[in-house]
Amino acid sequence: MSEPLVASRTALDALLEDLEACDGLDGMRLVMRRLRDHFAVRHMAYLWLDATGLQSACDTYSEAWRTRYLDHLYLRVDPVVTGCYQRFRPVDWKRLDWSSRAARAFQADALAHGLGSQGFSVPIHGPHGQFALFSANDGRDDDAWARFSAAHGRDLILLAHFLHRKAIEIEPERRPETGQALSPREIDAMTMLAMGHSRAQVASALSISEHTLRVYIEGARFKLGAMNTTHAVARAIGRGLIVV
Amino acid sequence: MSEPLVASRTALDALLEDLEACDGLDGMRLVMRRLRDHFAVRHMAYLWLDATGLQSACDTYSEAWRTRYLDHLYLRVDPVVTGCYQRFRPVDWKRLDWSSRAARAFQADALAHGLGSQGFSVPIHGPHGQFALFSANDGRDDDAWARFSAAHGRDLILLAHFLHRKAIEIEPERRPETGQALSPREIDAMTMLAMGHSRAQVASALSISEHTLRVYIEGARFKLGAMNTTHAVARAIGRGLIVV
DNA sequence: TTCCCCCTCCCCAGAAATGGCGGGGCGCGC
DNA sequence: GCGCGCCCCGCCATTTCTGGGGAGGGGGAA
Repeated sequence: MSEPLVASRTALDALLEDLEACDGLDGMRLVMRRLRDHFAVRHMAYLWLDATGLQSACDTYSEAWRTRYLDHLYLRVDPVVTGCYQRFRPVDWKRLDWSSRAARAFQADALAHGLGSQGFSVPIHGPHGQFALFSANDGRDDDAWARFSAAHGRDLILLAHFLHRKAIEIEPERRPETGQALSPREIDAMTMLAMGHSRAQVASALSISEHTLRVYIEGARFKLGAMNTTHAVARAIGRGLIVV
Repeated sequence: MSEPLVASRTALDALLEDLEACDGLDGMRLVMRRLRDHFAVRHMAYLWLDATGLQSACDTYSEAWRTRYLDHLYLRVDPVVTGCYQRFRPVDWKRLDWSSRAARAFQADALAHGLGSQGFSVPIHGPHGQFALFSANDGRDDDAWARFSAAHGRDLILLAHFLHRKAIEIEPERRPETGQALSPREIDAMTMLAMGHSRAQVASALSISEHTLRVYIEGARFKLGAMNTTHAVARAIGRGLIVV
């Protein structure tokens, strides 16, 4: 069989240790090239996404494809991105929805820029809705690709975890800000507001006057440095003070 | 040395395959006990959390501790839960914040119910703000526990991934969070509202009339099944549709 | 082409949230 | 004892949001 054998425990260990020890984005890029060679695929990519777009990236794609991807806003089109966003399990690109016209145009463009038709992507979800993707890409046929996925799927999951860990370490401004803790009643209030209840409903559910409830809401707003109730709830969720 | 050796690739494989093949929550519980025996620790637990509390659980704790945990609302107190919620990396329980009075009382109660003082937890984040925890607990001393973590940390990460995958499969009613996507303008609106701006501010920032903005907010409210703006923002964050 | 969704704009009136003022009691730590 | 944070309650006026109508242009998908 022409595919590499199942990675030995020590080979994977060595890669993970290099990844943990490497320095900055440049170090990650170096490791990424080593990963590509180790797994003998055409491309490997780690992309950290964001509401505003690409937050940080580390891949073996050509510069031409990278700029084209950004210029054409392919982030909003690429079925790999849109498909993985709501998914937990890793996925083979064949199983995604390529039916829309934009997706097919994107696919043709990708092939024209040196990508292979096969792909395997691991979604990475973090706290505060963080989302990243780790993908392997190659041109081999369906059977060979299925064997590749079966052999290396678990290694890729582990690598995805450590890649994102490294990316978080590199972007310290993304780390959660420590805030003042809310009182139990304030947490109750924020939680019920986040569930969609009005102040009157929350007050009656907590068996307190609506004015008392206001005191809690204002207290939480102040502690969270929020402009209004919606802002306070958003911050409370974002800081993990309440769970939705 | 008294700790088990690094799990061989095939032993871990066997456990993962059993996990993938097992059936329902009972099957998971069986696998959990096998994991406990395999790693030779006192307890192992997988907890899937939720706004309303515990969504599904699978652990080797005593029934007494389980009910006590729920009755005393320890979910809101347990530093393992609150600490892991904002975290991506696995964490040793010693590194969490046990300084509050409630946390110390909780710790004493846990020890009294047969838990060991050492623990290692892997946070699991999924799409739509899903959050779960996979923990190992034991009573050995600091050095032995450090060796355990170093030897098995990666296996536990992989196991956490597959446990959550199984849990998602078992709870299909969790998925029909009919992930209706928001339009770009709706995302803009929700994002800016979550940042604390008033409708007037958002409208002027987006250079649209306040009435148009209202259409977006109402559209988002409808798609998210939300009662009001605050609810809609909370859901949008919870489902990972916007980033805070 | 037709349909559907997205984007944009407008009016009105009622409901809800906010800002500011006041009051009281309980338990904890310095 | 004193201060502080937490818990609870009242009334005022103002701002903001919400719910019901209405309109038109544009672009992608079947």
